[in-house]
This record gives sequence, C-alpha cells and structure tokens, in this order.
Amino acid sequence: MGKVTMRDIAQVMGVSVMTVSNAFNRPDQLSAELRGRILARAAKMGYTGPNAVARQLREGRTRVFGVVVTQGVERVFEDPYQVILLGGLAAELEAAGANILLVGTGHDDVDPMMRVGVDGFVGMCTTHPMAAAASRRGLPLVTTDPMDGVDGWVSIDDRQAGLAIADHVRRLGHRRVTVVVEQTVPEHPCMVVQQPDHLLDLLQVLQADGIYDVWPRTLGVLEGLEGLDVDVVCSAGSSCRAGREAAAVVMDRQDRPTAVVALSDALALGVLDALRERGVVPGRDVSVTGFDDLPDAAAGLTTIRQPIRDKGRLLGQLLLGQTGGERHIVLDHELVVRSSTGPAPR
Amino acid sequence: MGKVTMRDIAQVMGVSVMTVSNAFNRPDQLSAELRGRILARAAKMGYTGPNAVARQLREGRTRVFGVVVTQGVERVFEDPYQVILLGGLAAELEAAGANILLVGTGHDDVDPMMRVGVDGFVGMCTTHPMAAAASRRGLPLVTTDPMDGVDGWVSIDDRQAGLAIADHVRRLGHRRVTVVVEQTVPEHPCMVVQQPDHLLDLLQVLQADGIYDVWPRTLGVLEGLEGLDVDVVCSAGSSCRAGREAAAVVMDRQDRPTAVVALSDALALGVLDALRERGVVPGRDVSVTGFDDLPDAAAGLTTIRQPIRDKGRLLGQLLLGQTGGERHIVLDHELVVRSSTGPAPR
DNA sequence: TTGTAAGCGTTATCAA
DNA sequence: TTGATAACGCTTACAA
Repeated sequence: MGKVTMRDIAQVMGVSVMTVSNAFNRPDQLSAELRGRILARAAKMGYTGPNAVARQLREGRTRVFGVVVTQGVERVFEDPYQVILLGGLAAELEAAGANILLVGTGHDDVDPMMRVGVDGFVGMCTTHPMAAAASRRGLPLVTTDPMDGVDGWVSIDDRQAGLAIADHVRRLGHRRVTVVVEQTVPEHPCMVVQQPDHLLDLLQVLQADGIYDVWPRTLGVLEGLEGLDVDVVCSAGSSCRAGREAAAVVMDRQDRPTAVVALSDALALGVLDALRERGVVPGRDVSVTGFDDLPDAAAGLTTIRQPIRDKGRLLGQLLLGQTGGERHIVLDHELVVRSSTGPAPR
Repeated sequence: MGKVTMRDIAQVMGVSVMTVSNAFNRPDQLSAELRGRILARAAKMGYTGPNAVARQLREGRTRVFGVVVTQGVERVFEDPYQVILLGGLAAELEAAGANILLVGTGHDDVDPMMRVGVDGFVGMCTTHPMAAAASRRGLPLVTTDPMDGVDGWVSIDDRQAGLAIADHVRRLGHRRVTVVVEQTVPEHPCMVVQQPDHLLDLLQVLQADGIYDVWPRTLGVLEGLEGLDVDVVCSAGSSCRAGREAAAVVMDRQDRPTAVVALSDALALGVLDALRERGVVPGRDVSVTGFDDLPDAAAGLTTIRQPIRDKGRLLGQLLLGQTGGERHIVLDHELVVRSSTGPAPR
C-alpha cells in the first residue's frame, strides 16, 4: 500500500511498464480504451501517480531552485526586504513552472546544500559564504549582490546610494551622526558602539570572509560622513526590533546625535518607534534615514528607493536563462526625502 | 564536465563504485589513505559530490516538505499571518534537517503537486482544494485548520473566537456593524457590500467546495451579531491594502457603521489606516477589531490573540511524527482589548 | 578493507 | 499501438 509502482500495474494488467507510463504521460501514445482501463486499475490499486523523484532523476532536472539563507530559514521571514525580494523571485519562477526551496544552513555536520535536489541556487543577501558551497555543487548560482565567481547577480550601486544618504544628512547641517549597521555574524556581540575606524577593520575582515555584504553601502555612508562626529552601532540583524534596540542604546546616552543613519528601512522603522516612545520628534529633534523604501517607509521615512521586487524577478530570469547576454545587472536607485529628516537643530 | 559520476571516478582509479561512495559517505569504511586519494581525484575530475536526486530515490525520502498555497506563491509573503506561521514551521523542520518547498498552483495543465519530490505536505489556510490533490500523492498531509481526511491539523476554535469578538462589540453598544470578510476566490467580485443572508449562501457554497476556510470564524461573528444592523464587505485577500480598500467603501457611504469587524489583523490595520486618513478616530468615532494579534496590533488594535508561530511549530512536529498520539490540536485563543474599540457613540 | 549484485521507479530509444 | 532494453546515479546487503 502506497508502494505501488508502474511495474505492479503493468504486471497485473499484462501490459508493459512503458504502456503504463504512457498512459500517464502520453495519452496519444495508446488507445483511449486501454488508457482508460489502465488509469482505472491504477487508481483501484492505490497508485498515486509517477514517482516524482524517479522522474526527476530520469529527466535530469527538478524544476526546483534553492534559495540559500545562512541565518536560519525563519529569519528570512522577519526581514521585509528579503520577503519582497522572494515574492518577485517566486512570481518569476512560478510562471515558469518552477518551485522555490528554502535551504537553511543545516544543524549537524551535514551540509544541506549538498543534499537538496535543485537545478540552481539563489544566494540571498547576507549569505556569501554559501557561494563556495553552491559552487561545489556545480550548479547555476545567482546572487543579490555583486560577487565574483557566480553566474550572475542583480544589485544597485550600493556605495553610491550610501554616499547619497550621507550627502543628504550632511547638507542638512548634521554634525553628530550615529550609523546603525546590520551585524550579521552571531558570534560577534551586537549593540556595541564603536568608533568607525575600529568598526571598519572588523567589517573588512567579515567582508574578506564574504560574510558582510552591505559593505559597499556602509563604506559609502562612512565615506560620505567623513570629517563629522560619527558613531556606529551594530544591530542584531535587520529587523524592526533590532532597530528599536539600537535606538535605545543611542538615545539613552548623553550626547545624543542629531541624525541616525540606519542601513535598512527595517532598522530605521524600529529607530523611529523608539524615538516616538521617548517623545522625540523625527525630522525635527532627530533626523532618521533608512534604506530600501519598504511600503512602510511611505509614512514618512527618508530613504533610498531600490526596486526590490524587480531584483527578485531578474534573479529568477537569470536562473531560468531568460535574460540575454547581460548577467551582471545594476538597477537604479533614488534618494527619497520625507519627513523623517530635517535641518539639524541648533 | 559537470557530468562526472562515481562510476567515472571508480573507473579511472581502478576501484569499485562502492568504494567511491564510501569515500564520500562512510569514511570509516576505507583506509584514510585511499579515501584521501579518491577525494582528491574526484575534485580534480570536477566531481561535485553524490547526486542529490539519485540519493533521494535510493533512500526513499527527500527531507523536503511542501507548503501548498493556492493563491500563487508570492501572495504568501504578503500575508503576515502566513509569514509568521511559516517561520514556526521552518524553525521546526530546519532543526530536523528538513527543508521547505513552496508549492504553487501551477500555470498550465501540469499539477505541480504531482511533480515535486517531497515527504509530505502542509496545507496553509485558504488552500483546502489542495487537500484532495495532496491526498492523491498518498503522502502525509497536515493543515492549519480542521479538515477531514488529513493526517493532522492545528487550529484554534475559530467559531468561539468569532463569537467573542462579536460579543465584545455588542456589549459596547454598537448596533450598526460592518464585517469585513476575506474573499479568497478570484472569480468572484470583491468589495461588494452584501446582506449577511445572501453572503452566507455564497460562503456556504465556497465552504462546500473547500475554498473558504475562515468559515467558522465568519459564522461565529455573524451569529454573535445577530439582531443588529449588519453589513458585510468582501475584501480581496487578507492584506493591509485590501483592508484599506474595504474601509474606503464602508466609510464613503452615508450611514456609516459605528464598528468594523475585520476578520484578520492585516485587514483591520488597513481599515485603521483608512479611518485615520479620513480624520476618523478609531475607538471613539468608529470601533475596529481584528483577528490574529500580529505584532503590529500591539499599537492599539482590539483583536483575538492566537499562537500563530506555535501553529507552525506543531504542524512541523506533526509532519515529522514527533507528536504523540494527538493529531488534532486545538490551541487557546484570547480576546485582547485595546484602544481601537470603545463605546458606541450616541 | 574492498568488491559484486541488485535494485530505487521512471522514461528514451528503438524495435515489433 | 505496444513492448523489450537500457540507462539515470546512487546505496543497501552481502560476499570476498
């Protein structure tokens, strides 16, 4: 029961396995009458249709693409940026009859990347170490950020975007700025306020290991703020909650900054919450900027707009081989100024 | 290239295929020296490790579970409820070394449910028609709502919860109430204001087809509001946007209700947005209720709290066969009263 | 410690 | 229209 195969049916009906197979896949290859009898009999025997895995083996492809995330699968769902991106990817793949497999980092010694049956991988942001792993599989691999040795990537010019944000803040007259950086490495403590120079050293190490991928963005921001009085706070991931925690650290110190530059909207929205809780008015008392232009940012967050959904779509097309020659795609971004930023109070 | 198999390696090295297999899977089954040579040679030949699909076929399992969604994969990501549930499920499965496959409804004539290599299915809410399809595969199937013929489900007592909401609204003195119902069938027009009786007829048909699964909740609400002046609005899905649209219809009529009962928080949050845009103060001018207690509801939405994440976790355990005998799990819910509801204005 | 044989369940090819 | 044969790439059981 449940273990019925085409062979069983063929045997019982006195036909060949091939005929049974054809009954399921190639109706035109046999008489309607025989086909009907086979299907009926198969149903009666509890046959549940051609085994998917056997078929995949035989056909040499799975119609499944793996999305690789290093922070534990469930974290993906907490980050709106990733959720939107995934939505675009899903739309594209689904239209092509392909499915998405969420691949975690594994728990024990086994590397799940090696055991999943997929036709290719998408490396989500913050997941660079998996590049090597995916390459080991010898399968197509595309990523959400520029990276060497992959078969394609889709990104914006993160460094320029970082510069644009910094420039905006500087022009508003802010001289005392806190940058909230997403810290993706669990081993390193979060929420530590550091001087930029020391932080850059750390980040550069991470970047060299391929772990820290908002490096260009961070670099652009810090470069653009050079000469000002800058602090950096590392947050635990890119979520609203993390942003709130970060803001708590910043705001409860004496010597508050007049501007907080968060490296993602998710973080920035958390910062805004924390400010309001303290009766601080964003854009007047303290300016706040984000990055991504999530839907929630429309309520008044100054940020960098990037076409997140399109990123996902294009990654899907890249994977499906639908795009022409260009496999390194740089999308446009745009500074969107809203009410969360204003002139530095004097 | 890329097509190297164990046999190739075995041939080249003059050993058996089995030895090569062992070199990769059973280090203790051969001398470290030989193993080292094999691995080195394999790498040199461009072998990328044991073929995942072949292994799955041979081992008779994939370590993958399919999450079935009927509304198109990307819609899942728009619904916070589903996202949270998925997070819990992912955490549980990942801990067991299993992965999640997002299964869409397919585009052409092919039914993806029949072609994916999985060990079982999770039927997300609003996806009942897939129950039959999943059953056709003869694989374990668990769902987020009570359903016959499945191997398990995890839910709350939706009808009681609906009654609790209605009761709360009634006690506050509201006599003119609009219920916002999630309409999941694309074929039917949305945003149509209907009298409850006619709506119930429609919903009952959908329910009979297994398409409308907040049926108990809806029934509880309408039952609890019986005798009052009740209108019903059908929204397009359960999202903030849909809620905003629904509220627009409601509020722009003369003869506004004094209370809006939305059947999900996502909808309710959209309703709140729409009210505020119109200068209407929630809880004073118009009361609003939701359902789920999403994080965003904490800002002031009266709602029903249900352990969404736990639902996902338990579904995972059910699928992995980790729960004891009980395969029909009813979780607790709780009415949470916040500022979005208040006495009916007179 | 290494090798042999026999599938896992399907589909492509080519012959009948 | 139908059937026999040979893969697809691997691993379990058992033998050497």
